[in-house]
Amino acid sequence: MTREDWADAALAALGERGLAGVAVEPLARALGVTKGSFYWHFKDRRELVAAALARWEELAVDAPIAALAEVDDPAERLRRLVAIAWERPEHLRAEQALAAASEPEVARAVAHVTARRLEFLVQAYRELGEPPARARQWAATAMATYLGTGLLLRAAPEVAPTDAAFRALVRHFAATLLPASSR
Amino acid sequence: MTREDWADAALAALGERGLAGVAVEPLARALGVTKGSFYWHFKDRRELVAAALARWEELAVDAPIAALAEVDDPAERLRRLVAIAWERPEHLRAEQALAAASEPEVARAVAHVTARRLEFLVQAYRELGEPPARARQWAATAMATYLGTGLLLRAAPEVAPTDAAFRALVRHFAATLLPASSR
DNA sequence: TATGGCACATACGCAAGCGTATGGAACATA
DNA sequence: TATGTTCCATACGCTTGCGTATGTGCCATA
Repeated sequence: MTREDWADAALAALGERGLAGVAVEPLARALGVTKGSFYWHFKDRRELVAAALARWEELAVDAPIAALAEVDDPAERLRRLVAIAWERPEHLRAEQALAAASEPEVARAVAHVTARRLEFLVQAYRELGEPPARARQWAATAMATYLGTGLLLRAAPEVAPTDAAFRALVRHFAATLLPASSR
Repeated sequence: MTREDWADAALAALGERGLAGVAVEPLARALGVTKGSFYWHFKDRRELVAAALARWEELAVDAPIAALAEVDDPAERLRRLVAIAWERPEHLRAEQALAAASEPEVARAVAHVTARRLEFLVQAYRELGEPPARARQWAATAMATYLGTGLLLRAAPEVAPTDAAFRALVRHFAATLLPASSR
């Protein structure tokens, strides 16, 4: 039982039961240990949440940005980003639990992640020739669509009943998220 | 102190502190009364959440649909819907708290509301001449964008620093959410 | 001016989660 | 074989919120 085991379990619980579900004693039961283990690896619950947030930023921001760093064509970069972002729908679940959280520390982490993502998007849209203000609008639209998809799939799974339907929907996203001049 | 006062306070708390913030004793303190008042008007906390959800459906679904019932042109109906939906950003806050909730009863209510909204959207896109599958994709895109805007404004308020910028962003939404053939 | 009900307040027991304090098994080290 | 460290279990007190039971002021009605 390592510190990383706890952080991963916390991130999973976050996606399934929300931030309130990241509770020491229930997690301990699920992992088959007691609180004694937890308080050996962590100072308190805040530290666990912080570790889960750090893990999330790695998986959700650092990895994708690194994977797309060497794609020169901005339109192709955006298309691949769409593909990566919607690749595993289960990853979307932790997203909204975090984005909807009202705890100040979580909000700070979410704001940081969002700022990095928006920066990446604005850069791509600018390379497509969009002026700054419009590039920011396109970036905001893309972010909103992405974040909202997690909420939508939770509320209405029937909008993408099959894998094929989901992929078709993502293609539709990709089409609406590129300026007409760049398709 | 009426039942409606409690339901409104619950809905407000939902937007500010999430579903976990809809707690009887803190609400009572905020309202300047005690639990005695609450348990006079309600059986238990579940009933309060149900009342808040019902209030939400009225404000967020029944009212807009009624207001748009007599707009014959579907493109104009969608444009007005965008204007109404993003009219008061503070209303967006309760949205994602609800949509991200993991409680089954809340999920059911959210699913019901989402289904009604999607039905309304699909109908409009079909009237625009889109075939069924594409109409559903457009509807899903519009819903995702709407839901995601709440999350985005919370995570990155700087994407719409002024009222003018926010209105410009909403105009951008309206443009991307209409098929090119219907602009 | 008694009397019922209405709309609360007060006081209780209970469960769940947090954090701490301490005990103990297993293993390495000397 | 003693000793120390690691990793976890157990047991405790504390807080917060839920739901219930009961007390109480007030107002209408007769």
